[in-house]
Amino acid sequence: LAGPRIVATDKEVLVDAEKDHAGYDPPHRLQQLPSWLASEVARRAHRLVADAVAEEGVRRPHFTVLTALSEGGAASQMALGTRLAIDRSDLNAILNELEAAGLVERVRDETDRRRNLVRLTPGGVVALRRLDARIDGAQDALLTPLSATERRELVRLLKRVVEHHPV
Amino acid sequence: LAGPRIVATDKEVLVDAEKDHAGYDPPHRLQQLPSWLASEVARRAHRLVADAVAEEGVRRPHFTVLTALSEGGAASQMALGTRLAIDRSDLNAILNELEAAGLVERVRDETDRRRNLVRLTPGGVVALRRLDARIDGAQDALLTPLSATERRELVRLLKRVVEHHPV
DNA sequence: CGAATGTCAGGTCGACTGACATAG
DNA sequence: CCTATGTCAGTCAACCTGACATTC
Repeated sequence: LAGPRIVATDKEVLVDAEKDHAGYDPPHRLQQLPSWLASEVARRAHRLVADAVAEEGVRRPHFTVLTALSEGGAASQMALGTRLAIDRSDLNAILNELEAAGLVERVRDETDRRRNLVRLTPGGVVALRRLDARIDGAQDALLTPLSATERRELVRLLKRVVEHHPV
Repeated sequence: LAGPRIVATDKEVLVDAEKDHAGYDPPHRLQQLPSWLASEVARRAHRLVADAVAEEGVRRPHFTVLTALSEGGAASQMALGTRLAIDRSDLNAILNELEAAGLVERVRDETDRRRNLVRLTPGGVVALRRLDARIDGAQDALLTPLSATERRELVRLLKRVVEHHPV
């Protein structure tokens, strides 16, 4: 009997005896679909980012909210939600957790007593600084295969797509 | 009293009386984060694609599986799962639905009776053709703001990132 | 009064984990 | 005996819907 035949592919050398469990190898059709590629990249990005922020005890949307507060200052929950396209309901849960962790505080807006003004605490500022470092590390890990120019180009193109689709 | 002051921004003209509910306006920090941009694009893509395939009565992963079967021929569930990086458990549920809809069929692999060989039915082939058209429409909607060259470049960059991160 | 805000309950979808029976 | 495969139950995060009390 002839031994298992070795066949060369573009990515690796594999055994062809039974072409089973050949590993991750998505259909070419999908590999050319922007929507599929975006989802796959987002999947990788999510894993990296989630792991990164988990080391500070929060999840991804918490980082998003902290960043918005840091950049835009105190805001009502409604304003925060529309700025970030996060649902009122989810945002409320996120703020509960951030408040319990002492990273933000809610104070009643006396000019409109329906509203809570949400703002960073000093602890929140410190936590965000640590988060920022970890987030930057995750970006690097995600974009390893791209040159600096390619990274800028990717960001430019993605930003255009995001800006074109309101909410 | 002076009337509400009009102030010009880079995207629109808005009233500054109360700078509340100014609409979707994510922090600049996030707008430069590749991971955040990828997630936002994936969010848009998911909405468009989910709506598109829903008109044929399926969800996104169903399309993925049908495509893999069409391109790679019949395969065991395990092989399908690893090729697409879909969990065995989830894939099983997807196949149950596809089989109930008559788009795929499972036959016992007699050379290894632990395995099911999954293959497209004629109905599945037809359904996939209709899905393909809708999917292409969704890509167009997603990439409206980009030129043909930019679309190719975006696909190239995303593909590189995906290929670099195994599973 | 109607509209906006925050809050709560619940529901779906996708990603993932662990257990288990059957077959290799 | 140990592993691989398919199946089932259940968790979790993100996203979304609807209802409700308070305040404007």
